[in-house]
Amino acid sequence: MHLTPSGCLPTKHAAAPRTLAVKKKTVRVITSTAEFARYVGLARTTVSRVLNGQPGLKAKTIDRVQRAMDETGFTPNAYAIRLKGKGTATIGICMEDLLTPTAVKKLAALQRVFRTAHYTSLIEVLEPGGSRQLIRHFLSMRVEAVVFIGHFPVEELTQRIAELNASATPHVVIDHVGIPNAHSVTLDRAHGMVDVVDHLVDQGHRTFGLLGISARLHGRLGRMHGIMQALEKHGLPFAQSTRSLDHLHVRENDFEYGRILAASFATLKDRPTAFLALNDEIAIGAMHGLQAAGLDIPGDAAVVGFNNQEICAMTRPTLTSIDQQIGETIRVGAEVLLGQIGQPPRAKPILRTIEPRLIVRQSTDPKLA
Amino acid sequence: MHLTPSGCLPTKHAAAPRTLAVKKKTVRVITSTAEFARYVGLARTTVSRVLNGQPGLKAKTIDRVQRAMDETGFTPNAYAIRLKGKGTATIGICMEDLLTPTAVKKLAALQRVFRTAHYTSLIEVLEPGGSRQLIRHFLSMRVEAVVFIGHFPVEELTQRIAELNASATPHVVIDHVGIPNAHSVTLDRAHGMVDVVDHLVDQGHRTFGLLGISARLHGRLGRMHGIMQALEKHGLPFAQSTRSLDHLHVRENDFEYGRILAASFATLKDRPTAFLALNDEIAIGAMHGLQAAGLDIPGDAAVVGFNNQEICAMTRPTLTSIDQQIGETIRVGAEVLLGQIGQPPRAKPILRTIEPRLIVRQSTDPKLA
DNA sequence: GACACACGAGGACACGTGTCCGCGTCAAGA
DNA sequence: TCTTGACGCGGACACGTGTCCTCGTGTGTC
Repeated sequence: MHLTPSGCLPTKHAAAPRTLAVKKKTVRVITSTAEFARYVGLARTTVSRVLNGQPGLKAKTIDRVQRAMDETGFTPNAYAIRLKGKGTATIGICMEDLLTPTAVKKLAALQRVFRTAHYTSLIEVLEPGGSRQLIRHFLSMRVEAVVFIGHFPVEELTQRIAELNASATPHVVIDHVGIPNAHSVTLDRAHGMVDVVDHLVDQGHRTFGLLGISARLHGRLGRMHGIMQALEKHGLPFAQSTRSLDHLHVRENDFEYGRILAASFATLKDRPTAFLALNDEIAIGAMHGLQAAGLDIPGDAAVVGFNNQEICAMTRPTLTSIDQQIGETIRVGAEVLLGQIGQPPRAKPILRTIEPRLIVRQSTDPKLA
Repeated sequence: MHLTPSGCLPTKHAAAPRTLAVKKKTVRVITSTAEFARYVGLARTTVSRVLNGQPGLKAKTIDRVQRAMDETGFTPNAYAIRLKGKGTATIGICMEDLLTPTAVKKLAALQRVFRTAHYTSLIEVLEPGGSRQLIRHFLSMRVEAVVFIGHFPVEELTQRIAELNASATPHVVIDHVGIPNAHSVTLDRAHGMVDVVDHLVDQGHRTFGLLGISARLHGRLGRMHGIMQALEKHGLPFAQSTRSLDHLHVRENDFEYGRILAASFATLKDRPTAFLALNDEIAIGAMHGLQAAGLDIPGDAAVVGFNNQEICAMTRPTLTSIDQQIGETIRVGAEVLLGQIGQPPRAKPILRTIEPRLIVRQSTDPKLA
């Protein structure tokens, strides 16, 4: 073989080589080890052994290959490698969307964990109704496990989990309610609400406005369960102590929803003195609504958010909120997931719960103002 | 071939089939078209033709395959398909991180565009110093193009762009400064600052505090250039009209940085009446700092942020800010990128600029309060 | 009953890789 | 000069797929 290192290499089929002209110079893009080996002047098998770090090779040979790789920018075809090899070292991450800050935070943390465990993350966003196709895509890419982050239609997700189980692909569902047969890590929202109510009762509050907290039963770990449990503990009857005006308005933009709900509450004679919001955005909107009605926070009304996002420290007054403990959630989630890989499938679903943490700020505590 | 549809299919090598026990029942995971074809009772080639929608097949046959796919959950191996086929229909997206909200917004928008164009996004986060390895990974996965979102070391990125060009892989760099030879879409920050200064001068302001806006020269599109240009237009000498205290504090948490910078400014006798912040977080911190010093916003001091994030509407007062026009940025970016695919490489880099938009709110306009 | 035709079977090759194995070559040491 | 390693060569097979081709078989029609 006589090769000119300056390019213009012969190919098996002389016709139609993949070339491209850059300023009169013809640059070949090497696409296979065979072609590359010809460039280096070694046998394909020898090059392959260098690339895979096999023993019994002279340092000079290894160096020669290394140098040629830098020169040509040759990269072995991952698809061929994965086709031949056993595992793909890939984990599929199915996201509801990339716009929910807390979900993206989980994604970021998870991606970091997988990376340090030498797994590649295959991140996909689920289009409505496309879950079946998405999971098929994951399986087609032979992912070694799948993570679900966000909220999905229960029935659809249940079906997907079944399919994953059928193909012996491990999975974990992060913080989703109502998927009984799935391995999952769930935030104990009930516990969080107990902490909130305890704190507010301690501050002298006896009546509570609920902002966007739906009465839908989310089971033992749901918010409602926690609120009821805590009120009962303090001897406060639920029906008399709580009030919701959710039915009066439509939830589109959370901030605006919170503002207008608060405005409605402000007109009530027997207005609650404390407000529990579904999330931080609604809570902040509510603060604006209450303040616009001339009420002082926390003097006239206390407000509590949920998620403890960065914004909570940026409002006036700063917002008491509940921290999801995302770091811990992801740590446990990864543990559950990686623990399944290479193991026989479990008959019973793994269920782990995470305890949230109440972060008290000015919106509920006058002493902090 | 005599097959029992209930499972337990024969394999080429009878030894060590990949099985898993689920409640006494043995479930086989079908991993190849050949195996699947045997299950269906058709030839492998026939199944392949069904899967690829080739003509000349009886409806009954197609249905038989479809049914069997639902039963077994069989998915063809994407790696084998990609190995054989021409293109991978994959685009690599290189992110600085997944924690910067504006960057993630761009990612989300880009992913949507690619999806509708039938491209799969391969999202990866760049670890410091790992850019070389990351691009090799992309090339190994035979991506058809690469997008960079975020801020990267200039020299490193320049090198990567060169490598991509060498392998004839299209690219686009979203909103990055100082990469002269890269195809890029850049926000015209200068233009944005001109709008801001015009607006503030219009409101009667003549002195400006700069919060975190570095004097590093970012060229014609940089913030500083715009500020100087606008001041000159209004006959205001830059040195006398602007003031920066960035050197007094260390920037760690943006909110806190803004707060403490504002606190320092508040002690000055000849305090500026308007403040321009590097981003919304710093601006909000500054508002807190100024308010804590007893100053009224916008009465005693005006504050302007950058990015126009959702938070801007949630502060008191609401924050005037500059919108990056992310939708437009991504639209143009995708256009630049997809336009390169399948075309011969360009000699000259494509440079597109995006005009930001000033969003005026209460923090600079007393009439809106 | 003979013929045409539609459809599926199955062999073959290619894609780019990892890996095994027998063989040739070259240099060092006896 | 002969022996002995060390090391690289190159053929072979496998991975799972798409696609082309030839051949057989079944079905329907006259």
